[in-house]
Formats: sequence, structure tokens, C-alpha cells
Amino acid sequence: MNQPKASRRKGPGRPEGQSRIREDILDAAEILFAELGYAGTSLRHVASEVDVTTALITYYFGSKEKLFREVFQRKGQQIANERMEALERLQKEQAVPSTSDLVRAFLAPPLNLRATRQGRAFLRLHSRLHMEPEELSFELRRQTYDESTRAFARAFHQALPHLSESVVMRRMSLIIGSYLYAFSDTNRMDELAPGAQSTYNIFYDLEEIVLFAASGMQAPAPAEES
Amino acid sequence: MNQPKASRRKGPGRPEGQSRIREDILDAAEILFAELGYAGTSLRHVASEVDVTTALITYYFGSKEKLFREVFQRKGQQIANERMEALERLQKEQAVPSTSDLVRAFLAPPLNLRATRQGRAFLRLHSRLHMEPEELSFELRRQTYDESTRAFARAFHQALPHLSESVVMRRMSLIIGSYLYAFSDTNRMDELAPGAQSTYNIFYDLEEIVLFAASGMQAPAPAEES
DNA sequence: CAATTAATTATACGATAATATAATTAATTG
DNA sequence: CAATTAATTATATTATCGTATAATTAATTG
Repeated sequence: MNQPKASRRKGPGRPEGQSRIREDILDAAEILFAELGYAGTSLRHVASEVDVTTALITYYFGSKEKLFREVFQRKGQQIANERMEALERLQKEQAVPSTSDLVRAFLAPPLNLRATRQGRAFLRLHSRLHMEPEELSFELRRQTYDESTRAFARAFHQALPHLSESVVMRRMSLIIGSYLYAFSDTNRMDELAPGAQSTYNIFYDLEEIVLFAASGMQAPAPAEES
Repeated sequence: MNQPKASRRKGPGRPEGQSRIREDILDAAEILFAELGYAGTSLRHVASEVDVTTALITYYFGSKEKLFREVFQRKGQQIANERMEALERLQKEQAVPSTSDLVRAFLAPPLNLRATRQGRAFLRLHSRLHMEPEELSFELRRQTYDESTRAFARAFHQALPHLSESVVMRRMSLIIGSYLYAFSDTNRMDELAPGAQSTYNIFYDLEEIVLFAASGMQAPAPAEES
């Protein structure tokens, strides 16, 4: 799995040149957290994957929890930013974008991450661990996504004025659930032998999910509004 | 959290009367797995919750993994059975039940579990850990749910003959994702102070999810069918 | 009622976890 | 170029994990 890294000097002391070990640690942690969960991933495992000592991880990140935070925020923030940009672009073209366009703009950023191995790992991490370190992951999601999610809720409400913003918000949550689940399955494919097919390994493309999600969002308004 | 159990004799040896400790262990494990994840839950923690030694857990279940299996299957099988019964009941009334009726029959069994604390714990466990012990949970889900899921897929296909059975299956996965996600949020409410409200704590009722999910299922057929 | 089986605790083992500290070497700064 | 800072390893500490074994007591069986 690991080709022996271009030989670094071993032993203590600062190595020559500049190191990109910090990023390597984030990458390795992303993959291991995705595969083994938060509690299931040991710093030793991460360290050995990058071929450094655990003390170096503590040096860079302070603790396991802080390492997780940084892994999560790195790509999470990217998704949030891309969503905001896509929304602004849409709203420049047409004051009130269609429901389908909004759903597409919301889903494309995470879906595009599937292009790389690291991206797939993040998606799996995200869907698997959406609440794993209990308090932590919850707070992380809010910090990272709240602003863009609310912006989309307002836009959906404009496109579907007969639905309250709160109904829209709740349906967005259902959409998030469906795509996270779809991705967590899909992204197991990395580990399977190529060609191996399992019932539970489904590859969804963007339009397929957009079709489903936009229809759900456009369902009739609920009977009684509390 | 634990009122001191009606005093049992301490010390080694078989206790008098008959014990319901096996069920107690399953209940405690269900709650802890749901709250802390598989890797995050220690047998010691489970044991102390039930006020027995870890050796007794090994005695009954053999290993941590087997304990998890049994926790999962206990209510999972119940859901699968109730789904099959509901489907058969529907099909007795009308040869081809409506999409909404099918969705409702599919979702009601897990949703009803929310009535009890143990049920809520299971739902959270299910949604959080839907693949936590990697190979394990995957296989468990298949064993437990495959039959009933396929039966529903056939029924959906009959109600929506312009959709292939495979499209129906894929949309069912999206529906499963959305309700699991909705439940994992909802069920955190156990831990929050009563009255405390978080953006991410949404309570969905059955009809609200049925409305969304049935609309998604009834979306137009996808353009190209591979 | 004697022998066996079931249910339980006590205790220990070896592995591994997260984290902290001190030593070491290279790069940067003044 | 001397002093300081940055990046790294070596090593230790303390805790906890899953599991195994033997002892103990009550229930069941023959």
C-alpha cells in the first residue's frame, strides 16, 4: 500500500529541506478516520502510515480531537464555499432559480469530491461519522455548514413560496441524509476488488439524486403547520 | 442515572432465582453503542452499567463483536418482520398498493421504535453505525433487511411500472438514507436538557417523511437507463 | 441425594491507547 | 556566526482494552 517514501534521514532532529508532512498527516488521517471511525483510529496507525512518530502528530495538532477537527474542516469549508459561490452565480443569472437548479448547486460540490481518493475518503468520513465524536462533530457541522445551508433555505423558500422556510429546512435535512447515505455506500468501492459488485454498492450520478431530491422538495405542503 | 438495582447477592456463584441479566446486557449495550459507537464502547462500560463483570458478557456472547451482532439483529429483525407483515396486509386489501401506502408501510416500523428509549437508542445506533464495524455491519444489514427490501422493491415497481426495479431500488436507498439521518438527529434529544432546542434537532412525524419520500420515489424516470 | 451443568465473580494477561518530556538536528534570525 | 526557533525521534507514563482462566455457588438432572 505504501511505496517506501523517498528516503528521509531517520533519527531525531529537523530534516533538511522543507517538509510536507503536516499535509501527509491530514491525508492519512482522513483516510483512516473514514475507514475505521474516530474511536477506531489510533494516532499510532496514522503515524505509521506517514512514517513518523506519534509525537509529531501531537506537535502539529495538539491532540487527536484537534486533528479530527482539522481534517473535517479542511474539505468541509471547501464544500461550504463552493456552495455559496454556486448559489451566487445562479442568482446572478436569474433572481429566483428553479428548485432543480438549487438542488444541483447544493449537491454538486460534495459530489465532485468523488473524483479523488482523498475526496471519497472525506465523503465517507462525513457520512459515517456525522456524529461520531458526539459533541464535536455536531458542533463542527454547524460551524462549517450553517451559513450556506441557511442561504439555500432562503432561496428554496423563494422558489417555493407556499412552503414555509422551516418546512424547506426540514426537507433539506432529508436531502442531506439521502446523499450522505448514498455516498457512504458508493465510496466503499475503493476497497472492493475492481469489478466486484454488491447490492449495497450503488453509484449515483448527480442528476439521479437531483431528480429524487427536487421532487421531494416540491412535494405538496404538509397538512397542518404547527 | 442508575437506581441501585434491587440488591443482588455479590460474590461468585450462581444467584438464586432466574436472572434477566442477558437482556439487561443487550439493553445497556444498545444504548452505549448508540451513544459512543462500536469502537468507542468498552465491555467494561457495558458491564458496569449492568453491574456485572466483563467475564459474564463473554460468557453470554463470546465476544464484543458477537454482542454487537445480537444487539443489531434483535430489533433489526423485528423491523424486517413488521415490514413484511404490513406489506402483506396492504396487498390483501388492494393488489397494487399506492406509492404512498408502500412508503408508509416501509417507514412505520422503524418510526414506531421512537416510542421507547431503547427503541430510540437502536435507531441511533443504526443510523450512526450503519457501517461502523466495517465488514460486520454491512453483512448484518444485508442479512437482516434484504428480503423485505426486495419485496418492497417489487411492490414499488408494480405501482410505478415505468420505473425499472433497479431505479426503484436505488430510490429506496435514498429514502433509507433520509430517514436514518432524520432519526439520528431526532434521537439525540434524549440527552439534551428538556426544552433545549438545537437547529439540528428536528422531530419528523411519519406523514412528513412519507410526503417527501413518496414524491421522490414518483419523480420522472431518469433520462438514459444504463 | 449425588453428579452435573449454569451463572456468576475474581483476577490476571498481553496489547495497545493517548499523551508528555527530553534529546537532537536543521533552519532562521539578529 | 551565535542564538534561537522549528521539526523531528526516542522513550516513558499511565490508562484502558478485549479476552481467558479458575474458583464459587445455585439449579437441574438422573
